[in-house]
Amino acid sequence: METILIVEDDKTIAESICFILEKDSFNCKWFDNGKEALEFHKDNEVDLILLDVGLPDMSGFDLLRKVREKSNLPVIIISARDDESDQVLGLEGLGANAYVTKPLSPRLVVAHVRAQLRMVKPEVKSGDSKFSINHAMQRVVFMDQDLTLTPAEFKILSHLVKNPNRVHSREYLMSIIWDRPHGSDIKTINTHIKSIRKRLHELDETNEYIETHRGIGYSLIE
Amino acid sequence: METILIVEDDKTIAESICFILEKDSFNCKWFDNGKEALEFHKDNEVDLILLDVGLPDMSGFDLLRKVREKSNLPVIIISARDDESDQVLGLEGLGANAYVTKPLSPRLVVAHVRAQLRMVKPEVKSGDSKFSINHAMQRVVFMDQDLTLTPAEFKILSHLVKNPNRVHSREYLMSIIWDRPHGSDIKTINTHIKSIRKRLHELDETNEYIETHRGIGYSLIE
DNA sequence: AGTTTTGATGAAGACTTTATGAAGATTCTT
DNA sequence: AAGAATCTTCATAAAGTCTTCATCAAAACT
Repeated sequence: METILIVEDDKTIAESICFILEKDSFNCKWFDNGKEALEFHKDNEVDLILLDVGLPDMSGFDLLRKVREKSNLPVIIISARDDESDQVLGLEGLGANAYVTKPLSPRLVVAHVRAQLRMVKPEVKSGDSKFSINHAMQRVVFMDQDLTLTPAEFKILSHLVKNPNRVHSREYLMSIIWDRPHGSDIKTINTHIKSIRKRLHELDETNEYIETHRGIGYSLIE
Repeated sequence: METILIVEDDKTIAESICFILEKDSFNCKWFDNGKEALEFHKDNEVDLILLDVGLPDMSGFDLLRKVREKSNLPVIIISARDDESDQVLGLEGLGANAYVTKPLSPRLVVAHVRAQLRMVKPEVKSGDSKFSINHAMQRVVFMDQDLTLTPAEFKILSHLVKNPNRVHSREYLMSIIWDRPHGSDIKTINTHIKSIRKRLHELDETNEYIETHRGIGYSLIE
C-alpha cells in the first residue's frame, strides 16, 4: 500500500484529503509542520508528498529542497497563491512534480496523486491486476515478470489485459492481429490462445486466467 | 533530444510554446488537429504530448484515449475550462499526467514539461550501466573501453544507450542516421546492428546487449 | 447414452522476418 | 582522381512465427 505524506497546517483541509485518500486505500500520514515531516520521511518509506508551501515553521520550498537532496519521490505542491513565478520555482527550480492551487477539492487531489503514482509505479494501475503492459518493450508484464510473446500473442494478450472481464469474439481477436483483411481460419486464434496460456502457466501453474466462452470467444479474468 | 508533440488549434499559442521549448532545446512538433497528431505519434518517437482538449476534429479526450491504447508517455492537458470534473476525467479516467488551464504562460508550460520529463527520464545513471557516451569524442564507451564506431553506428548505438530498455523501430533508427528524408531500404538497419553487435562481441563475448524485437525493431538491454 | 458440436492439443509445413557475408555504390580524404 | 572507409543492397541461410490439420477431449443437445 502506498504511503502519502501530507504536510499541511490547516487541519480541516488535511483531514478531508486524508479521508478521501484512505478511502482510496492509500496509507496517509499527516504533519502540520515541516520538521516532523522531514523526520518521518528520513526514517520511513514514503511514496508521495503533498506539500503546502505556507507552513508555520519553514517554507514548503525549503522542505522540498531538503527532500530533493535525498530522493526523487513525487511531490505535489499545494498553494494558496496562484502566482506564476512560485509555480515555476516549485516545478522547475526545486523539482516538484505538480502544483495545485487552493481552493482544492479532495477529489482533484486524489486524481493528481494517482496521476503521479501511475508514472512511478506503473503496476499500481487500476485494481491490483496481475497484468500490466510494458509499452516501451512491447511486452506484457505478468506477476512482475516480462512475458516473451510473439507479435500475434502480444496483440491478443495486451488487448485482453486492457479489456479484462469481458468476452472477445474470435473474429474480433483475429482483426487485431491483421492489418488488412486476411482469409485465415478462425480457429487460428485457438492456437494463439493455447500458446499464451502455456506461457502464463510457466509462471503460474495454479490458475486459469483466460476463460473460454463456448461459441463466442475468450476473456481474461482478473 | 526530446520530442514534444503539441496539439493545439490556436496558432498563436502553439507558436509561442514552440518558441520557448525550442529555445530550451526541445524538439517541437506542432499539429492543429488530432488526426495528424495521431499519425505522427504512431510513426515517431515522441517523449511528451501537450494537448489542447478543444480541438476542431476530435475531442482531445478522444485523442488521449487513443494514445493511451498504445503508450504510456506523459501527456499534459491544456484546457480553457477550469472545470473540476474535466480535470478529474483527464487525470484519473484517461491517464493524463498534468492539467494546466488557459491563459497560460509559455514559461509555466515549459516548467510542467520539464517536471514530467524528469520523472520519465531520470539522468542516465552512471555506474550500473556498462555503457556511457563520450559526446565530445563521438565515442561510445563500453566497459571502460572506447568503441570504434562509424558515424551511423555511433548515432544508432548512442541513441540506444540514452534510451535503454525500450524498443526502437527500424524506421526511427533510420531517421536518426539521416538528416533529411532518404529513400533507403529499411533493412539497412539490420546491417548496422550486425556490425555494432560484432564490435560489442569483440569486447565481451558472453552477452547479447542488443535484443531483436521481431516485427518492430531493437532495444538495448542493461 | 449416443450423437453432434465446439474447443484443446501437438505437430508439420508454409510463410515471414532477421542474420549474415559479400559485392556494389557512395562519400570522404588525401 | 585514387584510395579508403562507409553505407546500402542483394542473395541466401537461419531463425522464428503463423496457420493448418488430424486427433482427442469436453460440453451441449436429442
